[in-house]
Amino acid sequence: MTIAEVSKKYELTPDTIRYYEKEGLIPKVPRNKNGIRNFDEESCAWIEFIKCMRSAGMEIEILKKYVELYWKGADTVKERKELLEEQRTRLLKKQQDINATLERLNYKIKVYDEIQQGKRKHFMEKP
Amino acid sequence: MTIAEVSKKYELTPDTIRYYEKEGLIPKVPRNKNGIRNFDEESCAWIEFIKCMRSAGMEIEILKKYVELYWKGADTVKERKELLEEQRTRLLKKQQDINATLERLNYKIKVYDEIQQGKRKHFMEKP
DNA sequence: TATTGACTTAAAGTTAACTCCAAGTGGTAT
DNA sequence: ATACCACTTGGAGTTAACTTTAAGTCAATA
Repeated sequence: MTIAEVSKKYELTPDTIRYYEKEGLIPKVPRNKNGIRNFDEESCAWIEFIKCMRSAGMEIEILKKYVELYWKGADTVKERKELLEEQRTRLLKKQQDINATLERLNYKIKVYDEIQQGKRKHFMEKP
Repeated sequence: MTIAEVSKKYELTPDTIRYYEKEGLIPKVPRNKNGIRNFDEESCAWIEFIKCMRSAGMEIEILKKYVELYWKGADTVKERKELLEEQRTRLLKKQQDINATLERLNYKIKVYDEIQQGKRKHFMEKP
């Protein structure tokens, strides 16, 4: 698979994919004789994994650390598990923040609805 | 309330609070005769609101837009409601991304647990 | 009176995560 | 053969959201 194909498949720009490789988030992608990347299953699996983690806002540095530990092998299982648990904690916190904000947005939208329908006075609205 | 007190209350640095004011996320804070900020209820309410929205990752520019509309008054109710609805949609998407990532993290952590307990071979693990 | 400490400002600096650019290579279509 | 196109690189540029810095004001304390 060429970088253009992978780019389309995962909706990441070629630049972003090359950046991920340069940063070590993806193992070195195989090349043809002209030095052009030829993505295999493993490369794609990593891209998909990184994309998922990034979509939740996990930091590049953390992912780099995880990938580094992964390549060190069996000795790092404990450390990797701890890293993932820490990230899970972070995401659970983030989820709560978003939930709280969503509730607030829902309330405000409801209030605006009532104002629009004349059920409520505009000047009674607060930040 | 001084900026130091507000800073402690909302766990935002004084610099961040001044930055928010400069950017127009908070209405102009009242000052004493020496030009020192004296935060009133309204200022605090705005800070609290902005903090909540920011904690969910809502952008400064969007919040600036919302605040601007707010000060324009009743004419902008429809536009404000639409803005908030758009942000709600964004947050719902983000929530889904985080949920998907959390599920994946849970699975991986479980796998690492099983490896640690010798129930699973390390080399069978994938990205 | 001198200094301490909390406040003020405008403007420059930082960080993360891309994103773009310029210059170059090689395979293919006209 | 020549032009085109997708790819390559290192490195510079961008953006958001702060964060730091330098220089200054004022009230209270030693």
